Amino acid sequence: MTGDKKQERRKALEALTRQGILDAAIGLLMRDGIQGLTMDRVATEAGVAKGTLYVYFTNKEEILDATVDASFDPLIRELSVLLDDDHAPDRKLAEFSLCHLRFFDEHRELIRVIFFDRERMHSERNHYTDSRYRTFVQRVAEVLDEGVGQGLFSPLDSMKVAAMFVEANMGMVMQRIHDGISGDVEKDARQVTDIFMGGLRNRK
Amino acid sequence: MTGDKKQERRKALEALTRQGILDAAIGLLMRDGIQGLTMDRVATEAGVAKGTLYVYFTNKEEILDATVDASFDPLIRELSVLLDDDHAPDRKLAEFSLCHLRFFDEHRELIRVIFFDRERMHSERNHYTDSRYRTFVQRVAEVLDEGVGQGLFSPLDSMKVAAMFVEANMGMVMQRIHDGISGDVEKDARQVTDIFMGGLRNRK
Amino acid sequence: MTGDKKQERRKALEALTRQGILDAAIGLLMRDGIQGLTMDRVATEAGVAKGTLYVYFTNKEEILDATVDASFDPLIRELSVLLDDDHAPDRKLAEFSLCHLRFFDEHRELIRVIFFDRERMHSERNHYTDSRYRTFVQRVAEVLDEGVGQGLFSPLDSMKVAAMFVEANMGMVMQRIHDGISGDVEKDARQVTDIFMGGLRNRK
Amino acid sequence: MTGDKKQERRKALEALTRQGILDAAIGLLMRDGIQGLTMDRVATEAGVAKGTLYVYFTNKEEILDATVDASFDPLIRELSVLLDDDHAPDRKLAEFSLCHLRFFDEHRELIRVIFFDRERMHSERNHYTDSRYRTFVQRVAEVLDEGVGQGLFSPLDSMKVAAMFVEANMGMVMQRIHDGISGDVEKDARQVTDIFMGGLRNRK
DNA sequence: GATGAATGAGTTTTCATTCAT
DNA sequence: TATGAATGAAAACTCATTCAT
Repeated sequence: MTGDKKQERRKALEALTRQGILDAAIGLLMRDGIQGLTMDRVATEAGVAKGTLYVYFTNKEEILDATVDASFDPLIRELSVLLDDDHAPDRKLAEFSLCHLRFFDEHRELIRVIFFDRERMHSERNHYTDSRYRTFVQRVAEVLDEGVGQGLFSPLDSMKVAAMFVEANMGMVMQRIHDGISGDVEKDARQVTDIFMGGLRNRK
Repeated sequence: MTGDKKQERRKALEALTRQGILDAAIGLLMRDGIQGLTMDRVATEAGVAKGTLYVYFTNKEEILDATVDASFDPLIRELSVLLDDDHAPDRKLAEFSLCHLRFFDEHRELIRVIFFDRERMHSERNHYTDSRYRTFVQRVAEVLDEGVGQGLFSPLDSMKVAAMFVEANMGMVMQRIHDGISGDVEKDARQVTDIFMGGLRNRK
Repeated sequence: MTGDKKQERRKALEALTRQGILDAAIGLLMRDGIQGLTMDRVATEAGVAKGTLYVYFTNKEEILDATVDASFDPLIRELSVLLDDDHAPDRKLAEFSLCHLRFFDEHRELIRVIFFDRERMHSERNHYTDSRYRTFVQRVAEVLDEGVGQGLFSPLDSMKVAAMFVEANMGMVMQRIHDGISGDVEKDARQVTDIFMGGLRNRK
Repeated sequence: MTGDKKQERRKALEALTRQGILDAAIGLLMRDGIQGLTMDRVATEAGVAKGTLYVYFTNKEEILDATVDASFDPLIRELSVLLDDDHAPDRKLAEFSLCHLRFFDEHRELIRVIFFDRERMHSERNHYTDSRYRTFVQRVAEVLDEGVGQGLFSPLDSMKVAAMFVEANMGMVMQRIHDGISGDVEKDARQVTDIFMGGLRNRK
């Protein structure tokens, strides 16, 4: 079983290097923005040679993708779990808001990444970040449709309202960051949800 | 008085060159994004020498600032007029939405400029683009406060809701762009406003 | 005698690996040219680790040498046999042409290898490919001398004429390749030989 | 007329820089071969900054093309004049040989460039060097056809024989270089021509 | 003020080779 | 012997900026 162990250890070491590169890239992206993320600096920061970067990633693009991916993975997961739950639609949206706000309270540097990514998103190539964002809007839209089906919300163009909702949350995030994240998260999250709930409610 | 006239003409010519450079930069930014905006291309597009750019602007940064500024000037003006009017708060917000959506229907390329600018906004320097954005949120907040004062809306944290509103409009813009700007603008603008009006309405 | 057997088997295996590496290199050189021949690809193609290449060869140079060598081995052998035969000199030359043309009809990619190799040939080091080429010219020269001795050809500087003859064949090869190898091989070979025979013939 | 003079001088200076770069590249190509021709070295050798190279040439490819072009320009011109003359076909071919041999006697380093270029020639792209070579074969072919028309030569596939003739000359060049350019040029040129003349002569 | 040739630091990428396991 | 992760020197190319005219 020595072969197995060896391979295991090797795999682990590999993963470590890869993660180290990614961590360096994340740190750099957060600290200095997209302009500050050069291969040279990533290598230095990660403590490896420049060439090593190309052993683990095909090119800068791939590092960037992986970096953005890794940065948002926790949020993505949390939101996914949350939307998959079988709570009522309005509660899901409320939790969505809270989750969102909390995440950016703790990772306010990521705001920059998001907007940088959006800039790329609308360029010629179809980054999967785009698709991830769309997937999100899509899932929120499903929750909205569910709400409509249950007679909770009045009929609506779910995709458009979903996009609005997601963006409105971002607006709140930005406002909080601007204010120095002073306010109560729960309150602010409720603010977002209340408006949407109030605006969407079926008042037949 | 020939000196005066000469100077006048010179001033006019200078202004013209400056505007030409800016126009070139705007065109480039819209067409090719931030990556496509090089001093070389701006000069070529503007029909001046590279060195001339440095006669009118200290560096690239300054050109970029002025470019973003000039790009959104029409929207800014229109929204300013609109918010300064003495219509009812809810009508103002409705018009704000419509104006927003219409502007980006016709200048969808500017979306890219916005996000690029936001990326910069949160970098070390405090770009006045940022302040312009804040001014906007501020004015929307005032309209909201006005609405609260008139008993139209329930009490709210006006700055935060204003940020949400502005962003929600951007969300709708993005969704429209994604859909190929197929839908009815008026309807989509109403969608945004309805939700916020519904959500904000005072239901004492 | 187990030790002997073991060693034997090891030798055989080693030779196999070595040949596998060479085959991979040949394939790569033919398919992608000299630029496409990287140690990485050779290793991948050969199904061994990069490090293994350095077990069998000291460096890339050595692999290249061996590769070129192996590529032309079949032609070399055939031509050798042919020139060693005891046919008349003119017939030998005729067969030489035919053999040449036929080989490149079937291995037209090797033309590239030849020219790549010639470029190297005149570099500081004396590649033995060079010496092989020279050997060839040398043997053709012997055939010519034989012809002169038999009163078949007029006196001539055999080495120089031999070089011309070899190159003239290459010229025909290139022309054929350029034309898409359309024409009759036998006829083209005859063309070459006829001119040389006509030009060399003793017309006392 | 100051503007004119200024522009004139500027143009002259530009041409000078360009030529300086080309000269550096030619020197490098001859001395160190294709592998030794790096942008860095060309810049150093030419006494300009690396960036300057890209002011005058789009990329390395272009420098290489221009370099090869410039290297062979004298030979090309001479051969063109010669083939355009109204001498008899056989004399033209004789002069062609002599011209060829003499050129490479004085520029033996260029042999390397030729073979390097052929390696490129047969790569995917159609370099104009290729077309230049073909043009040459074409013109020799015309001379051959002329000879056939005058009853001087027996009927022949002129393109193929032309290619052979051109290459045979190269063979002689290489043999001379190998021998240290010891022999009499005129004699060697005659050797080439004699064989072809003898081989092509119409013996009806 | 206007020009545009020249710069050179900085960027991404490649790849032969080494060496610990 | 065989491996393959890591290296780092070297390559091509970019572009904001300067400065002599």
